[in-house]
Amino acid sequence: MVGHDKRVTQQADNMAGQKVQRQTGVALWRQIADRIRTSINHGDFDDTGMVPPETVLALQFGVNRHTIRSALAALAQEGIVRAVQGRGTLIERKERLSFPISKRTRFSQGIGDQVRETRSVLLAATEEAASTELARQLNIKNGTRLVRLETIGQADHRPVSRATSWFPADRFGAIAEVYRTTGSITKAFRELGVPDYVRVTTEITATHADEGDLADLQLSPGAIVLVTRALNSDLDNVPVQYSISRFAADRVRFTIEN
Amino acid sequence: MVGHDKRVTQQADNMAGQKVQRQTGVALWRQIADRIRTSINHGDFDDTGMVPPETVLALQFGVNRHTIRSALAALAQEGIVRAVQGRGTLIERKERLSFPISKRTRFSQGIGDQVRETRSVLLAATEEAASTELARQLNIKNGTRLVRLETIGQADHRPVSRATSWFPADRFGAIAEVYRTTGSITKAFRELGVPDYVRVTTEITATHADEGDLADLQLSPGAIVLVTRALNSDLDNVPVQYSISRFAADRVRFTIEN
DNA sequence: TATGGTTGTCTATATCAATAGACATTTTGA
DNA sequence: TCAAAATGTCTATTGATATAGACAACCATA
Repeated sequence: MVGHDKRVTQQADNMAGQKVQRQTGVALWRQIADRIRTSINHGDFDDTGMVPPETVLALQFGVNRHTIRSALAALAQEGIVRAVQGRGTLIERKERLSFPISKRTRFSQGIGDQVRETRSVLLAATEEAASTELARQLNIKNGTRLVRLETIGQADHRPVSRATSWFPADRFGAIAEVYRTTGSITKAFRELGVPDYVRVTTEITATHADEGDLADLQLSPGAIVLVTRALNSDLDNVPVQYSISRFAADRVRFTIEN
Repeated sequence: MVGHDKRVTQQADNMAGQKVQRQTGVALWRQIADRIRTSINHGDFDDTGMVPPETVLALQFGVNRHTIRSALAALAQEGIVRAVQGRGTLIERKERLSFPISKRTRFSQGIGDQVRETRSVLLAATEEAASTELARQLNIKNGTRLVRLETIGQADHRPVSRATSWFPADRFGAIAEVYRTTGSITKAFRELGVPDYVRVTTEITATHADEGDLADLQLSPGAIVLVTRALNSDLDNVPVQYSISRFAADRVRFTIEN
C-alpha cells in the first residue's frame, strides 16, 4: 500500500471518495483520467512521485483494471505520466499555473515567477469592421476599423492560452508589426504611445475544448477550457483592447486579489 | 489551421462550424447537447425561440438524427427545451447569471437585479479542527476549531451554487443558528459583530460535475462546474471566512470589475 | 382538406466502452 | 536467486453508443 490513506482530510475525497458515473455520455476512462490528472496537479502523489498501482486505482474507482489502463494511457499520451513495467506509473509533468487577475493583468508578468520563460506567438493579424458587440465593448461607433490579432501564450514552450484581441485601427494600425518584433502587448502599446493600461473588466466562463483548442493548446479531446473576455483601457479610461482568451483549464488557476 | 478564422461573427460558428469529435471518451450526444445548450444561453435562437429541426442539426453536426434526438432528450430532461410533435423543439429556459467578483462580493447582491428572488439554504453545520491548508488560509493555528457550513445558493428557486464555508469557531460559534434565521451570511456576520467584510482573494478553476453537484445543483452528468476558493476578511483584515463554492458553469458568468 | 415539415417510434446493424480472466514480462527487494 | 509486485498483452463477452432506414403521428398553412 502506498501513501494514500495518509492525508485523509484534504485529498481522500478528491479521487477515492466519489464513484464515477455510468451512462452519462462520458466514458469512464475519460472521467478517471480527468480525476487522476487533477489529483496529480493538486500534488496528491508528490510523496512517491508515482500514481498508485493500477489494481489499487481499479479498486478505488470501482472499475476494471483495463478501464484504469485506458485512463492512464490517455494521460501518457498527454505526457503527464509514463508507465514502467515492473515499477509503476511515474508522474512526468504536473502544472497548474496561477494566474492573477487585477488592474495590472498581463500575461507574462503574472506567471513570470512560476516558469522560466514566457512567450507570446502571433498567429495571424487581420483588419475588420467592428461588430455591434465589439463596438459596444470598445465604446466606438459600429463599423469602426479594428485590428484583430490571434496569439498563443506559452510558458516554458508549452501553450497555456490562445487569444483573439481587437484594437482600434486608427490608434493601433501598426500593432501587428510592433508586436511581432517585441513579442509583448505591453511593449507594443508603449511604442504606440500608450505608456500604461489597466484591466477594466474580466469575464470568465468555462466550456469544452473545441478543435482549435485541441490543436493550439495541445489538449486531449474532452478537456475543459476557461474562457475570459477582457477589456483593457489606457490611463485616460479609453478602451484600447478587447480580448477573448481560452486557457487550458487543467493548466491554470485564476486568482483575483482585491 | 482550423478554428481560427471562424471566430469572426462571434456566434454562428458556435454550433454549426465545428464538427464533433469521435472516440474521445465523450459521447457524441453529450458533446452536441452541451453545444446546443451553450448556443441557447448565448441567444443564438432568440429570433425563433426554437432549436433548428432535428434533420438540420443532424446535417450541421454531421451525425445521425437519432444522435441529435439523444442530445435533445438530455436537454429536455434538464428542462431547457421541450419537443412538440409536428411543430419543433421549443426553448423553455435559458439562463446564465452574471456574477460580479470584487471586494464586495456577496451572493445575493450581485445577481439581485437579474432574478426575482435569491435565497441561500443551509444544508448542514458541523464543527471541526482546522487542517493545515485551512489554517494557512485563515491565518490561524493548526487545529483551531472551525464551524463548517454547507449551503446552496438559489436564484428564483433554481440552485446555482453549492458552497462549503469555514469560520473560526471562537468568534462565530453561533453562526449556524444566526444564518439559519437570517438566511444571509452578511446579516449573520453583522449580528455577530462584523459590520462589514471584504473579499481578499478569489481563485477560479473548472472541472466536471461530481455526484454532489448533480444532486444539489440539478445538473446533468458531464456538466461543467466553476469552482471558486475565496477568502473574506473583516475591516481589520482578519480572515473571517474561507469558502469553496461550485457553480453550474452553464448558468453563471463571472465578471471582475477593477 | 391536402400537403409539406416536424417530431415519435420501430427494427437492424456496426462499433466503442467496459468487464472478466489468464498469463507474460519486468522490476524490486528479501 | 527467488518471490512478490507491478505493468503488458491477449481472448471473450456484454452493454452502451451510433448509424441507417422506414414509417407513423402531429402541426401549420396554403
